[in-house]
Amino acid sequence: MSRPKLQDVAAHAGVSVTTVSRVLNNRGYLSDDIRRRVDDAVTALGYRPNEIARSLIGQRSTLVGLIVPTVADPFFGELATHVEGALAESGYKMLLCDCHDTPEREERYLDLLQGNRVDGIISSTHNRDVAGYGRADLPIVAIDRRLSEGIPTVHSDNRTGGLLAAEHLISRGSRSPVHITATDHPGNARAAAYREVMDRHGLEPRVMAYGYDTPVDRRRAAIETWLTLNPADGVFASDDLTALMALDWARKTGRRVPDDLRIVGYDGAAALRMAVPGLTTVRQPIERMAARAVDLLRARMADATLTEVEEEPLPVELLQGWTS
Amino acid sequence: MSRPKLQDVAAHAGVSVTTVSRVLNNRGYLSDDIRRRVDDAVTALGYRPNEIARSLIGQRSTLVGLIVPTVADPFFGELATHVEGALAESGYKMLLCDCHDTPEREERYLDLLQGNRVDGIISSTHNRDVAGYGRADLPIVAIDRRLSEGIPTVHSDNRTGGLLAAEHLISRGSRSPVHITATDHPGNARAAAYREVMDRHGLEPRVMAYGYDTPVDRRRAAIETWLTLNPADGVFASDDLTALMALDWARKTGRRVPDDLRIVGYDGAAALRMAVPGLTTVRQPIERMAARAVDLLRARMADATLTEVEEEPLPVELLQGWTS
DNA sequence: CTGAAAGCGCTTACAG
DNA sequence: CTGAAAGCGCTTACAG
Repeated sequence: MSRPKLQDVAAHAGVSVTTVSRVLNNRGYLSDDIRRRVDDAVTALGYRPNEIARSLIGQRSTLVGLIVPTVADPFFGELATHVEGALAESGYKMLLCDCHDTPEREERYLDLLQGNRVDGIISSTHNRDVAGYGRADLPIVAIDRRLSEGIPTVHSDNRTGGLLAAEHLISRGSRSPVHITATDHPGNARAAAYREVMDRHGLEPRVMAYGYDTPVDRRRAAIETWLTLNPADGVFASDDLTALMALDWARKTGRRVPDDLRIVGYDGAAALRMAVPGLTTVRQPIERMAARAVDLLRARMADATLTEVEEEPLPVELLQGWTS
Repeated sequence: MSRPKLQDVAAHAGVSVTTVSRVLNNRGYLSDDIRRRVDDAVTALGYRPNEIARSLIGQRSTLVGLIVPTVADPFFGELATHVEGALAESGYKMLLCDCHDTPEREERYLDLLQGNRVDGIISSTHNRDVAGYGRADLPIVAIDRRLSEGIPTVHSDNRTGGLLAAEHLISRGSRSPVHITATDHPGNARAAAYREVMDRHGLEPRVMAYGYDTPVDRRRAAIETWLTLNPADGVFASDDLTALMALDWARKTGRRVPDDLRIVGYDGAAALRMAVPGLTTVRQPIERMAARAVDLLRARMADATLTEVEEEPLPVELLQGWTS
């Protein structure tokens, strides 16, 4: 026999489907006898309610979509873990939409999620100008990115992170630290903070932007070329992987770290901290960001009229290792 | 107006719901005129079919559950990315079940997935003895782990990986390499291969097992203590993160790598290769493993009677860096 | 305290 | 070529 349904349980227990449904959902008054008979039938048949049917009736799927560039990146992997954990605690399941670092998929996923009637979406990608978000009429929360009017963004304190990193490099004796980042657009608070600190110290800011869509090996090559052609005694990278590229370049070219080159990364994902505990980095509170995003989303799923969008940034922290 | 449904489209186009459904699914003969009217109504209303209702009818959800220890681990993050990608290509969505490294959740997820009527499950966890898998009557594929009778397992060539690593260490001059692994049970093909090589060379095998459930900092402490008390001139770690712990210990205690201590890891996840390209490691074909798992699952979803379980192991590869 | 009936949003034989 | 009706597996007013 294939999967038993409510009807089978009802037949087995000798009651109506209504009654079985009531026992299952613990709704209304049921005699102990009935309750027991239904429970017995459920275990005898190995019955499990069809959540799809329930979703259709309840007009909610208890499903949330998470859109990320790729969970192969330790930062987003850690973010996904914590988003999933917070959702599970609240009784939600998570559909993982991994864009594989290609922007085109994002729009498609946005559509797919709505077709699947997810109750909400959490999105954290690099891509700008994905239209869909503005048109979607379901609760959405962004992490570290402005998606559209009216969509709240959870983020950590990028300005303070940038200030901490730049000041730290200078305090460790760097006089010509470079900032390496993906894109140097106006909204980049870390780059702005770096420039602010450099100005304050009367130093010349230099920002090297490699571009988000650059393949990893091309990024490495670009960074190595830049460092070779442009003397620098410090690197403030906007993510840990990039910082580690600089570290590897230093080893290959015989630079001493931190004496010749001080290196500071960004993010502080646990896996990378475990791999290279010596890297100085600015740690983002990834778990708190995930929890905050889920909280915000839950609030909006419960009350669609919520509109405040401004979020207090979450605190970051500089962790010093031997690279600086 | 809330989400439009088929009825609304039908009314807008002046046809029956049957006809709209036909146009949407491109089924049967439709006049061009009707087709156009329906298409117009769909765009005018911004209609998107409710996939939940479709699932209920079709008796398939096009949903697959992926169970992993945690995607915060770069190996499983990369695995999850590729599983998701392969599933998406075949029109499946993926529910991510992240066990957060705690075994109890696995059984619960197994239940939850069945309640949600996923079409299949791919599981890759460390836990042994999770009952549910044997009882579940839906297609399941395991990655790198025997789950239960009749469930096929995709794995890479652990024996060859172990042989490669051990032989490599010895060829690089190591005479007392230790194997560090999570658990040293009989089915551990990498440990067995290590012992085989050591025997062949007349060397004394030593296996240090730290236990899966050991918290990361305790693992690090245990490894450092072991290395400090037991002289070794080589380390073959069963995963890259553990290998990097040995590398960090060497740096802290002034050992030269590879002269005093040769280090070989295992897995070769891209993120970690990017972070520490110099680490010698045995690379598992993560993407191929994911693709194979999805292929196997699709075959079983299409034909539930499939039973062959033996899978040819996928090839591994030794990547040499400066740590050996 | 329990059941018959309607309905969630679709698809699919079956008629016409 | 198009439509009325039944049904996917549940829940929930509404009766009794």
